[in-house]
Formats: sequence, C-alpha cells, structure tokens
Amino acid sequence: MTEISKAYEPQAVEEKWYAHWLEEGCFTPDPASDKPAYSIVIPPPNVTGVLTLGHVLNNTIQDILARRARMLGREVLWLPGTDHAGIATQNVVERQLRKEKKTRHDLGREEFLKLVWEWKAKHGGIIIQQLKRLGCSCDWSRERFTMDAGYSRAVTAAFVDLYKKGLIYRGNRMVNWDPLALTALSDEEVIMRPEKGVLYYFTVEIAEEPGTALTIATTRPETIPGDTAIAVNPNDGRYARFIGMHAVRPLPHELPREQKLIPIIGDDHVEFEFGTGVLKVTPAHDKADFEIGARHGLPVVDIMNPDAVMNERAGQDLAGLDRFEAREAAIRKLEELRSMVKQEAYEHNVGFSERTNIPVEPRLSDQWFLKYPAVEKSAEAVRTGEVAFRPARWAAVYEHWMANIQDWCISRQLWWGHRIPVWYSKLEPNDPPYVGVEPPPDMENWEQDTDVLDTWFSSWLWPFETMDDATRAKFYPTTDLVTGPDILFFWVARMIMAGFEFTARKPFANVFFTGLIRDGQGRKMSKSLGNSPDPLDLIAKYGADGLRFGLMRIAPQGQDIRFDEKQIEEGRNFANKLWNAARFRQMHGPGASVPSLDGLKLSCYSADILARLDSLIEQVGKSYEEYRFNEIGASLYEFFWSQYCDWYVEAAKTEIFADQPEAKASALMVMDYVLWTLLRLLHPFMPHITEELWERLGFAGPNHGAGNLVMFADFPVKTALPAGGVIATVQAQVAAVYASVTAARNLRAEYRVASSKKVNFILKPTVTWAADELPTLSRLVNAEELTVEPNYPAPAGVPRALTPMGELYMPLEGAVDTAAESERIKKEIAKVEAELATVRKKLENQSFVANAPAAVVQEHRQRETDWAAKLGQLTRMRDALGEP
RNA sequence: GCAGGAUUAGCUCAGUGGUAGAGCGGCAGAUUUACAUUCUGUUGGUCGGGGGUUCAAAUCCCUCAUCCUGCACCA
Repeated sequence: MTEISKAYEPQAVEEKWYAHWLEEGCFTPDPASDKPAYSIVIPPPNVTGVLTLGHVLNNTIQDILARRARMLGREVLWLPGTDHAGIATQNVVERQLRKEKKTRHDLGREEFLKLVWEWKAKHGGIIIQQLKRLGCSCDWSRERFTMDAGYSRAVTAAFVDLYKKGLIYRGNRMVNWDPLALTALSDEEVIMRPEKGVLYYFTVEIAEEPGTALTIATTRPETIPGDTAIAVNPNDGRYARFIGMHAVRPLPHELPREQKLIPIIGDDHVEFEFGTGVLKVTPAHDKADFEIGARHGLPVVDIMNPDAVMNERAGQDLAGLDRFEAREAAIRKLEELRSMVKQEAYEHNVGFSERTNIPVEPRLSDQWFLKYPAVEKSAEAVRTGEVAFRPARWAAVYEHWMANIQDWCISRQLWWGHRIPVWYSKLEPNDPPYVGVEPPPDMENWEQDTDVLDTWFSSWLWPFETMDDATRAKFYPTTDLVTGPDILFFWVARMIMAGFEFTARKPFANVFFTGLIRDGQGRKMSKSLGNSPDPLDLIAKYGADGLRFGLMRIAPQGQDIRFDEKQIEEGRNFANKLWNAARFRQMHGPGASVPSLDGLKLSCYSADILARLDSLIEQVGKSYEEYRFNEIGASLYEFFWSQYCDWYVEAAKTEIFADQPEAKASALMVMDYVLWTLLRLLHPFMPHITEELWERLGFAGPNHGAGNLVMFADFPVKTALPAGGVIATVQAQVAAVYASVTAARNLRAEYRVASSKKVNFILKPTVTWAADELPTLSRLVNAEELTVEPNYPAPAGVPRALTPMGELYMPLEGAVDTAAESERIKKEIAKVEAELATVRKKLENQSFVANAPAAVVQEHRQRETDWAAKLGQLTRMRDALGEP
C-alpha cells in the first residue's frame, strides 16, 4: 500500500485503469454464460464525429447502467460502433477535394469511394478514442461500423426483402432537395425555421379582358417562369368569374404572348384572406402547388438545375443565376414592367437541410420510397409498455408520428453509402429491374441504380445486425436504449419497426430519453455558435470522473440541462474529497480487506452513519429503478460529503485519537465498511477513482475473486443492523448532539470567537445521557472545557443558546452586550412563537383533527409539544438575562 | 394552429398532498495535522398571476401570462 498523495491527480490514474480493464478483457461478455443478460447498443456516433457534451451525457448514462448491471451479477454487453453518416462523411472528403480544386466527379465513383475509405481509416473513429477516455465500458472487440461487409449485406437484404413484400417502390414525386449536397432528403431531415422574408405583390393581366389585372402575392417571384396556372377559390365572389380565362405570365418576358398565357383555375385550396386571394401555381417548385397541378392536369415546368441555378426555361433575365440572385433579378424585371405593386415584410417558415443548413428546394424527381412495415404492432408496443419510454410523455409524441406516418424517401443521390441493389437491363430497358442481394449473374448486361440508401436505412437495423448468432441468442432484445429525443423519429421509431419486421421481436425493453444540453443562456450547443465546450478539455481540467459526476448531478430526468462549468468543477472537488477521505483512513493504519460489522461495539455515531448508509442504499436502488441519475448523484454527494465527512469522520476522531484501542478499531472498521460500500455505489459514476481507491485501501485482491472493482459482482445491499426503535433512538441522540454543536458554533460566530480558539462551555442539560457524549460534543465545538452543570445560575452577562441537549452557555471574559444578547433570544422566540401559532391553528381546526390521518394529527401534536417546550425554555433564558 | 415542457433563493436547479431544500454566489470568520479542489456560521423565497378542489396545495384541477421544444402550415 503506497502513500496517498494530498491532491487527487486524475490523468494518470484514469488512463492506467482504462488500459488495465481492456487488458483484462473486463468489458467482453461471454454469450455462453448462464448469468442473466443485460445489453445496450450504443447510438452509433458519426464516424466523422468528435465527442460533444451530448455524447458525454448519453454515454455516461449507458456506462452507469452497464457497470451497475455488471456489479449486480449480469452478463453485460455494451455494443459500440460508428455510423457511416452518408452526407456528413461525403461532405468532409469533398471539402478536402475542393481545396485541390476538384470535385468527386473528377475522380469518378470508384476512386472517390477509395478516398473516403482512406479518410475513414486515417481520421474516422476519433470519437471512439474519446469514448475510451471517458471510461466507457464498451465491448470494443465487438465494435461495428454500418458499412462493414456483413452489415452492408444485411442492409441490402432488408431492402430486397421489403421490395419483394411490395413495401419499397420507386416513384416520381415531390421531394425535399438539398441543392448543395445534390440529394433528396427525408421529411425528418428538413428543419423548419422562421425566416424574415418579403411578400411581393405583382399584377398579371387578364388575356380575355385587356386592361383588367389580378394582383398576386408571392414570396418567390423567381419561380414565376415556372407558373402554369393562376388559382382562385371558386367560392370567392371577387374572382370566380375569371375562372376559365387566362392570365399573361410576366416572366420570361421575351416569350411571345401566346406562350405566356396560363389558365385561371378554381381550387378550394386557395384561402380568401391570405395575400390577395389569388395564387400563382408552380407545380415544379412547391409541394402544395404540385398537388393543385395534379388535380388540374397542369404541366410541370422545372426552371432550375439540381444546384438551384435557374435554367434556360427561366428566361434570359434569370437563366444562369442562383435562385436567390434570380429573385432579385425577377423583382427588378417586374418593377421595370410596372407589374410590381408593393412589397411587405413577412415572416414565414422555411425548410433547411439538416446537414448543409441551406434552404431545401422542393423538387420533382425519381426516388425510392418505403411504406413502413409493422406500423400497427410498433405503435401498440409502446402504447402497452412492451417498449417502455422514459419519460413517458415521449410516447405521445411517438404515437402522433406513427399515426400520421408518411412513406419514407430512402434514396440519396450520394456515393458514400449502401448502393441500392437494383439493376436495370441494358438490353431491354422496359423489362422490370433485377433486385437482389447478389448482382445479376450476367452483370455486363445490367446497370446498377446509382443512388445509395439513406444512412438511417442502415441504422434502423443496428440492435440486431450488429450481433452474430450466439451474441444475439444471449443479448437480443436489448435491455436499455439511451438516446436523445431529437432522434425519436429518425432512429428509435424506425428501429422498433425494423425489430418487429425482421426479428419479430422488440429491439429493446426500455428507452431512456436524455435531455438536451444547453449553454448558460439556454441556447442549443452548436458548432457555429462556438458555445460547446470540448469535453476533452474538461477531462484534462477536471478528470473524466469529475466530468461524469458533475454532469450527472445536473441531468434531471428528461429535462434539458443548462450547462455550467462550475458543476464540473464540483465533480472534480468531489473526487478530491473522496481521495482525501481515503487518505485520512489510510493514515490510521491498514484496514480490513473485507470489512465486517460482526461483533463490533458501535458508538452511537457509528450506528447512525451505518443507518444512513442503509437508507442511502435503499434510496439509490429506488432512483435506479426510475432512471433518476441526478437523484443518485445528489444522494451519494450528500451522504458522503455532509453526513460522512462533515459529521461522522469528525465525530469519530474522538474515538480514533482517544487511547482506547477497542473504540478506535471499531471506528476504523466502520470507516472501512462505509468506504467499501460507498466505492461500490460510486463506481458506476466514477469508475476510475473508485477502482484506484479500492486497490489502495486494500479491498482488491485474492479475497474477491476477480480483484478489480469493475468485476466485483456485489452491488451493495443493506447492512444487517438492528432496525426499528433502537436505532431510531440512537439516531435521535446523534441528531441532538449535532444540533447542539451547530448551536454552539453559532454562538461562537455571534461573538466573533475564532473557530480555532478554545473556549469554555457550560451545559445545563435536559437529557439524561448528556454526560456520555461530552467528549465528542466538546471536540466538535473546540471547547477548552465543557462542563455539565444542572444548577448553573446563568448570570446575565453570559451568552446562551438553547440546544436539544439543554441550555448551553459560553462564559466569556470581558463585558458582553446583554441588550444584544436579549435581542438575539427574542428573535428566536419570535420564530418559535410563529411556528407554534401555525401548528396550534391547525390543531384547533376541528375538520383537520377529524379528517387528517391519525398519524399526521399525532405528528402535529408532537410538534406542538416540542415548540411549546422550546418556547418555555427560551423565555426563561431571556428572563434570566434581566433585560426588559 | 395543435401538442408537450418550463416558470421555486441573486444564479443553476431538486422537491407531485402534510414544518419550502441543495450547490454556487453574497456576507462574516477560520490554516483546529485528510482535504483551501477545505472548514464553520450566516444572508436570502407571499414556489409566474388569478381562481378552484381539499382538513391541508410548490405539488391536483381550471384559466391567463411569458419562455422553450416538437408537429402541421397560407402562396
């Protein structure tokens, strides 16, 4: 046993233990074990990702669950891995290429993909190293990647299976198009944000009634060349008569008049009140307009290229311009034509691409869609609690989404991803395509679909396709899933459906949704705001354990978390405190390797702390049941710091420093017992420091089978202490001593007596056992001498305080301000009188006495008695002062 | 527009029917040998407003206000 240093230095300790755990294979479970299984699959971070505080929160919770399950004797699998993250990863490599003035098209598909794999090998998975630094107990031997050969095959097979079931189809539809990434997006990948825009009012002439014009309001004048109709509500008296006539579309201006005529149609979709009640219909560039167009058989005129640059159909004024430049150009042209009537400020919602953060463009294109499988079964599973959501309110959000579920656009016009396993015949283009896991045998006659699948189409298989047969037999369905509510639709809902569809079982029993971490001003953490601290910096400053513990204490169940570095500092301080508590114990000689309370003569303080330890264990157990990690953290913090360090250790010093070997041994054994228990309770939260202290305090080693705490399958259970009345009496006594200590310290502070200065105290006791506890009381109040004097006359000049043990006096040399002393006591009397009045008022209320439970009434009576007694004593003390 | 969440001490937040709490901050003090990443004492709240249910409400119900988050959207 080496000496413990004064301050805890986490870096070396944490790295040492993590390496050790890996070496010992502590995180690799045995599927053949007959221990009950516990499993979690990690939400696979993007392979391009770096650790954020969100990951820290998420993975710390998973680690806590996994480590506790191990200590409860389960066979634990925490399966890690990364996601290939289609757009994000392709972006990273394309950005690199752009620096060399190249695009992926210069390289070609094959060369480009080679480059992405190279990038992945070199830079990918940084986040895995960071998770290790955090202390995550994942089974790295089972680490998976969503584009591993086997996994890819499973993704392809899933596609083929759903295709054969008729659930996957190809369609020419309006989709969300990302003009930067040049791909379609699913509805979930579009983020609606309010944007300050302008509503432009412009006129169109009625062809059949020259001189008559209609005014139209639009936010997108640049799409006028794509307008193929003007719509009004058929019930709108202002405009109904124009239905069937034609309007002259102002753009492109250069076209001959007959090519600019577009029909005026009637459609219920048009609102009377909005704008002017006249709507321009652009079927190629607006989802709602597309539907109107479909209803009326309107032509679809696409005026943009895939990159949202206007094409020649937009006319000479706009062609070649980006859509936003084109808007300005269109405005200028309309003004020039005296068609522009007015412009007004207007705020409306615009959809942005989740990945590239630019406005999506509704675009008609050929895409693959999935009609979701197992929808009803999946909705029901959450409804019945077969899959339990925590907090439960997310179930309603899920239910709503499931009830309004829309087909999923699963194709992406990217290169990085799982290529769609569909081949088209070169020989007979009208033949049905070949769809299969294996390419067609006569490959040269076929051409594979160029699209890849949405990343989430692979992620939704994660809980089972990451496992081989033996692993799956033991660990699937998984136990807990821990994730953020932001991917409820993207991932959680889809996994449930995939689970039921492909394995006929739920993928997990519980889903715990964490909160979102926000900055001090309540804003989301984001790269662009630069308000997201680097967790690795925090680990360097405060240690991984400090970060974990600090974060867990401020992470209430399912509520957003306002991040404050101070909290992490507290986590570090807590680790340091733990370190020093161990250090203190070690300074008093070697401890027991297996602490036992058998045959121990316990002081009342020892009995008290053990009873509190028992309630702590019970409380922690309950909190785990409800996934209330902040509550567990708070309980552990409070017990260890306030109850154990501040009170028990200080009180026990009486025994430790006294010359009574038996009492000393008893106190030290109780410390051993508490630390032995506490290290285990804390281990899931702070794995490194607890492991280190476990060894330093001599708890590790041959006595415990596997020597490491991480494999110590014995999560604490309550002691065999005598329960009930005996311990309650002892605890009441200890509480009285501690309250008396506080009262005495208060007196010292009032009279500016430095806590280091020894002074005399006199106790006029009201309890029979006062004398027994004088040594400890005396020590804790730093008394020169503490005497019990039942008949102390209490001269007027002596400061006094009422304590649960009796009246306490602090005779001081020199004059004491009696008036001030009297004032102080009077203030206390006023407080007690108010309390007494409150409780008496309640007891005088007949309906309270009649209706409240007997125990509550009894408790109020007791309260009344206690306050009355206290008031009597305070009054006597005030009278003894002789002040009016 | 619909749904959900939040509103408690200066700050960040616990507290879901029975005596309003913690940490930080502030103030006053302490180097008492585990720890200044410490210790002691103290200050500070009509629990967002209003109404209701109840013997009893921060807690349950209604309503209003403000903020946040989803979802749906009218160009």
